[in-house]
Amino acid sequence: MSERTVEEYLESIGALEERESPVSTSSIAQVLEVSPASVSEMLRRLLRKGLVEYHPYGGAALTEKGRRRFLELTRRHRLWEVFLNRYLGIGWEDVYQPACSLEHATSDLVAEKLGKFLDNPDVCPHGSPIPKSNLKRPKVPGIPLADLEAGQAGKMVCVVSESNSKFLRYLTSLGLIPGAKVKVLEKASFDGTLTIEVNNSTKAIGREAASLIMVEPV
Amino acid sequence: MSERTVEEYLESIGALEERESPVSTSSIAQVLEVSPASVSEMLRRLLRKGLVEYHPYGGAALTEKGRRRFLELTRRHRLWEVFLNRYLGIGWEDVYQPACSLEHATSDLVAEKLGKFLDNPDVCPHGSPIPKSNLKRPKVPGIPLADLEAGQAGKMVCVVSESNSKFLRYLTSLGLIPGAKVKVLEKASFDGTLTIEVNNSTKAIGREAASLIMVEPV
DNA sequence: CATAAGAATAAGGCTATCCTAAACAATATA
DNA sequence: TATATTGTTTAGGATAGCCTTATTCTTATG
Repeated sequence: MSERTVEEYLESIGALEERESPVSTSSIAQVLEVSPASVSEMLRRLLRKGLVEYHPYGGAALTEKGRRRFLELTRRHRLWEVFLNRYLGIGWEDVYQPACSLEHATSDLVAEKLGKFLDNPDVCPHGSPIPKSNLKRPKVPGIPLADLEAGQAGKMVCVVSESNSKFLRYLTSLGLIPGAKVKVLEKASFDGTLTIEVNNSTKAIGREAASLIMVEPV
Repeated sequence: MSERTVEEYLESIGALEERESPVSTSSIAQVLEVSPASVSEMLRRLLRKGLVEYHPYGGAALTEKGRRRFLELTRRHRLWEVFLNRYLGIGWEDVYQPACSLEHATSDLVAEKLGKFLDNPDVCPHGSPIPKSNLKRPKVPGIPLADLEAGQAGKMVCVVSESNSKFLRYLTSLGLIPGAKVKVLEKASFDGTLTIEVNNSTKAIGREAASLIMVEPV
C-alpha cells in the first residue's frame, strides 16, 4: 500500500471531519476525485491498519493513530507553505499545490529542522493554524464572514479553502487577506450577498465565498 | 506509470552513463535494488515514451529528452541539498536521502525560485556541479585522489558517492571535505592504500575510497 | 568452434489501486 | 407503510510495477 496514497486519504478524512462526522464515502470520493467504490475498498484497508474506524454504510472517522498522522501531515504542509511564501516569494494563491507534494516527501528530521528554521510559526499564509508537534488538533479560529450582521466589523483571520487558487486570487483583488479589517455594510435578503468595506473601498462578495472567510468580530 | 518511478530509472541511467555506456540492465537493477527482469520491462516502457534508446540485450542510453529530464532532476536534487545543508543545518552526510525525496516533489516554479533563493549555486555540499537550467551535462571536475602519485598534492573538489552517509562521515573524520588540501605521502604498492596528509596530520585511506574523491592537482 | 558461464528476456503470478456495473441499504416521500 | 431516490458496497476487470523461474542470447575459453 503506497504511503502516499494512505496519506492522501487520511488528509481528506481529517479535513472533512471538521464539517461532517463520521465522514461519508462519497465526500471522500469527491475530494480525492476517485469513485466511491475505490473509497470503500481503501477504508477497509485503513481499518485493517488501525488508522480509521469504519462500519459499512456508517462512514469513517480517524482513530487516535490516524489523527496523529493527519496532524503531522497538516503541520508539514503548512510549514512548507510558509517557506514557499516567505522565502521563495510564491503568493498565497499558489503555495497550496507545491506544499501538497512536498509534505509527502518530508522526513521527521527535515520537518523538525524546517520548523525551527521558520521559527515554528503559528499560522500558514492562509491564516490557518499550524498544529504543534504535540498532536492536538488546533481549532480554526473566528466565525464566517457570512455570519456577520450588517453594521458589524471584523478582522480577517484565515480562509478555509486554501486549495482554490482562483478563489484566493479573487480575495487578493478584494484586499481580503489575513489581518485585513472588513466591515459588513449590507446583506442582501434575497441570497445573502454582502456589501463590505475593505481598505476604505466598497466591494461585493457572495454568500458562498463569504462563508469560507473566517473573521474575528470587532 | 508513476512519474516517480520513471524519474528514478532516469536518474540511475544518467548517473551510470558516466562510467558505462550503454548502461547494462544489471547495473540499473543493482542501483535500484530491483530484479533485472523488472528493469527489462521498464526499459521497454521508457523506450515507448522516448526517454531511452534501448535494444534488447544491448543496454540503454538516455535520449535527448531523457537527458534533459535527468539533468533537471539532478539540479533539483542538488539545490535541495544546498538548502538542507545551508539553511536547515543538516550535515553533508545526511542531505542525500531527504533531497532524493524532495526532488520528485518539486515543480518547475519551485525549482526556479529555489535556485534564485540559493543564488544559483554551482556545487552541492558534496562538491558536485549543479547543472544549469541550460541543460548541458556538467563535467565532474578533477581526478581521483587515488590517481595522484606519491609526493603530489591536490585540493579536494568533490566526492562522487554522495549517497553513502557512512562513507561521508568517515571522510569528515579524516578532514576530507570539499576544499581541503591533501598531499599523498605514499602509495602502497600492494593494494594502493594511500598515506595522506590533511590538515597537518597523517592519515591512511584505502584505494577504493580514494578513487571516489576528486581532487585538483596542485 | 564448441560450449560453459554470465547476462538478459519471457512467461506467469502477485498486490495495490483504480474503474464500471450491478446489487443492496438507508432515507425520504407519497 | 410502500416505494422512489440516493448512497454504499460487491463483483469483476484493468494496469503498473514488482517478483521468481525458465529460457535465450552473448561472450569468453578450452
